Amino acid sequence: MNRTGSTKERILGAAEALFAQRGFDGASLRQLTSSAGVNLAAVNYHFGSKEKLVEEVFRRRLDALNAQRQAALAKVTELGGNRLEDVLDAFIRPAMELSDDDGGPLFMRVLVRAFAEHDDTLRRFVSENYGHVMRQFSAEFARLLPDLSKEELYWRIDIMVGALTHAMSGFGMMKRKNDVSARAHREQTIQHLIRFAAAGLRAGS
Amino acid sequence: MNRTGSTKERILGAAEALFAQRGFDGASLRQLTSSAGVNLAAVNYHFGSKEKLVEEVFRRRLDALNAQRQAALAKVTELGGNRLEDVLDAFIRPAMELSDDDGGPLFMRVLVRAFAEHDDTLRRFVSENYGHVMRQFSAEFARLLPDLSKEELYWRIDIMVGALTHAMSGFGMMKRKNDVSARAHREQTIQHLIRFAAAGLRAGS
DNA sequence: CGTATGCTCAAACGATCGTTTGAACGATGC
DNA sequence: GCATCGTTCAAACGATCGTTTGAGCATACG
Repeated sequence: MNRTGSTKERILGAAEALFAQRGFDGASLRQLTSSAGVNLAAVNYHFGSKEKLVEEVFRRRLDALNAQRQAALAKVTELGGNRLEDVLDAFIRPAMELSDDDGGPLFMRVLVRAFAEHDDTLRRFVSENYGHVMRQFSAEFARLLPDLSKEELYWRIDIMVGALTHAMSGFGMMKRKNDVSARAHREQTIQHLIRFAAAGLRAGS
Repeated sequence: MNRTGSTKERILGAAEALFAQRGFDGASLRQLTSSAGVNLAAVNYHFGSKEKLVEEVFRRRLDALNAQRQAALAKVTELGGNRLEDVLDAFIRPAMELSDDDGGPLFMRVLVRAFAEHDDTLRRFVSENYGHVMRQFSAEFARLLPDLSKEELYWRIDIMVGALTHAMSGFGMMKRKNDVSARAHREQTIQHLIRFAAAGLRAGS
């Protein structure tokens, strides 16, 4: 039972953890409020409904993720960076580092579950609110891979995003060994992802 | 309301479609039996419980998938094939072609949802019953990529499986255009996946 | 004919879900 | 002191879930 922070913050924290663990439908408001140490009715009082709570969990993390991705990409391009690996780093690292702060180690898992569950509503939500960031990265990839046709580039980006999503959500088989710190393991994952994705994007050129 | 085949077969067919669309918890037995055109109690009569039905849906498809993967791999290695692309084809094509037969276009989607939902039970089920096939492919990859350390190889296979899983489950953005047949689109997807994965596996060698 | 057997059916069971209600509490401003 | 407002609380509401029940039906066998 978490007893730190305001009622709203406790609910959001418990929701993120429980959604990642049990899914949106699998996590009941009774489990959620119990683990947050708040009354059952608090969710509907503060958020209106369970669905609004889900949206809020997403908005909070995705705003932060996209802001960091944009900042990282800006830093790369401003310095006239021409390395594909640097752009990939700007794309991957912020997502992996969501696993660091307060209680966010599970958000990428929530995201994957969400894409698997909500048939279209969430996809539209993500694409409408954060599509412009993806478009910025796509433009950068196009600049650094001028030999690829537009169609070919989109195929490869699509495949790359799939690889990253899967790895970042922790559904892969590569588990952290006990003699490797969480930070070191994350850095390893990032480097492996960048090398694999860079090679895949460059394939045959 | 489907009215062909036995009650058991109708339930299995409707279950696969509905599980892919709404998830395991999201699909109720009332929706399921209604869409199958059978009585509500038929599920518990023929399968014992909803969970047993889920297992049966998996067993049916995974048995077929792994048999086809093994056969395809055997055909490649018997001919003394040394092309990484051929091994990848043997791994990818059977999974993509699950989308072809009777009502299986959705099974890969079910699989992804399952990995996102069932925290560990299903992962263990898959790994225990079908891990040996994965190990055969891993051995073949190791043979064709002798410069990679064991650790490095496992990282890359893990990332590759993520890319394939994501693409094959149809969660990617690349949608089939209207002027492309389903068969041609699937072949395109296979070729793009093979090229990307081969390059990623070979990276830096 | 009588009676098992395999299957289907409508109806109900208890449990759990998201949500709503109305009373109680505590701080603030007059 | 008293009213106000934001918040928390226990309790209940109606809906839906997976499962069970027992009667009904057809076919096969003695």
